Amino acid sequence: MTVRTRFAPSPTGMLHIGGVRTALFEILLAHRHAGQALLRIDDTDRERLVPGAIQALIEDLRWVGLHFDEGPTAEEITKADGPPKDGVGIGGPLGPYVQSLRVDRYKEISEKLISLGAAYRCDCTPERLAQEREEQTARKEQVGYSGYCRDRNVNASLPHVVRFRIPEERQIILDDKVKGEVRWEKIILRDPVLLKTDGFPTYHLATVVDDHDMLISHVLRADEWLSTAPLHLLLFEALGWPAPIFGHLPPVLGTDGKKLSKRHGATFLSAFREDGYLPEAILNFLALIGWSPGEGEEQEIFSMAELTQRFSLERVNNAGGVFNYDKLKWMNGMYIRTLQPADLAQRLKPFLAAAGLNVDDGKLERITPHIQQRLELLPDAVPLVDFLFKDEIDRDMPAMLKKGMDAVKARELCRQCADALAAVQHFDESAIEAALRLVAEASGAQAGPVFTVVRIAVTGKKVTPPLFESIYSLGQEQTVARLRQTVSLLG
RNA sequence: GGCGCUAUCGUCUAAGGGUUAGGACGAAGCCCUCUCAAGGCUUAAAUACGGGUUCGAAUCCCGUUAGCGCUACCA
Repeated sequence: MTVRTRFAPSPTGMLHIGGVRTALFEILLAHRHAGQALLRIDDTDRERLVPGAIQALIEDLRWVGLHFDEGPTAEEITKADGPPKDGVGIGGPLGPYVQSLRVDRYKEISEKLISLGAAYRCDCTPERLAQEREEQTARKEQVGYSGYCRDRNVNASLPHVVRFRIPEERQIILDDKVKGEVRWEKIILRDPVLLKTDGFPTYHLATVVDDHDMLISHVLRADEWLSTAPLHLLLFEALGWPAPIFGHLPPVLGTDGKKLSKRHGATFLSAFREDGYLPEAILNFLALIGWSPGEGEEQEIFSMAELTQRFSLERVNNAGGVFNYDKLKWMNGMYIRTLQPADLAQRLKPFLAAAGLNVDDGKLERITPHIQQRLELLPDAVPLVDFLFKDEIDRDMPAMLKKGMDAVKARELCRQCADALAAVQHFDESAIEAALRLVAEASGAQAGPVFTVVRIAVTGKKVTPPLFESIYSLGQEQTVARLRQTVSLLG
């Protein structure tokens, strides 16, 4: 059997980080078994539809490095949400992959269900339903549709919905690949709506039809769908279609144990991008919420290739997991350290520019290897390198004149260092170090305090990348100028 | 309320009847060191509770408690 999975987000807003994990698992599972993962747009809720959301969804997925084997074509995206920015879609043999473009198919199946006696038309008004619910609540009954229209043979020409006839006394057993066996002795769902008055299907109908039509073998989805799984099973059964294998994924939680939301921090993928997280780190981190390699494995850093090779549904946890921002940051730092310096420099540039810095490629290239182990997030680079890209710097003089260092001594040190550095022939890290150490030694002071003076004189602050490398990156001329400027400042 | 899911350090998790209950993040300390980091070493920190089953339970079963989800013409 070919393993085929699908990620079916709703274009009702930005892509949530929990959704990213679902998408990750879909891709991991499919590719683990040399199958296909597809992207399907679930835009059946016309009221909550957000213009531009499909575009954003696809862009986010692409940025984070989640690539699907089948999905909406550029034409399909255009029809549903306007032309894609880069004009590129995904495509595939079983489209369209946008549900609003498949309404005829849902209509056809719902008619089939009606003729089979498994579904019926219902013209109950929202008011009537509300009243029913009120009465049920008052009588402390189970709330839900009464089944009033079950045998009324509502005329198809009237505005109506189509409801599924939930069979009485049916026991349902779901062999969930994550949760294990789940049983329902009786079904509490009360004749749910399949097709809405506006002609669009509800999730239940659309997902069953599409999963069948698109030859989906494994349905991986959030935990919250578990309660409605019996309906889907019943639907497959009524249609005489084999049901796919299900796996209900545990939720991604906030620190308080509730579903991750804005209150806890960034939740949309785009926010993580803006905060300076690396796609590689995000994916790796997400994989470890709800999944682990097991077998005593202690490795935690996994590439997509490794994850693909190791992933299995059996190792997916069934308890929810808290999204730990601290650990993500740590992991992001780990990934930043493995980047080629040139690559890192490129990723840094947008953030430096956003901070208003006029980036000089040569300087950035020289300093990058030295800030690499000092970053957790990309924007962390800003305060570390901004001294390189400013004409004028503010100096933290109080920090310079601490622990027995007075203005007179500091002034003399700066003067001597300026002279020494100005005299250096081959201006590189080791020559700079030699020159500065010589000055420090001659002054009779400890090297540390001397370097602090120079550090602040040249960069303005007490925390910087390593001194000699910072000076080398800045260049001889500017360094000497800044030292002399400090001399006059102290005079 | 009903139905369902879940329960190991603060957090992510390992250990699928027999371990001093392991690792990672975070925290603390030490080493290294021109600041800050990175790195190395070390420490504190957990089987929700109660019953069974068993020679033996974190692990299997039942119950309790707690948390979460669903209970829409939303997904």
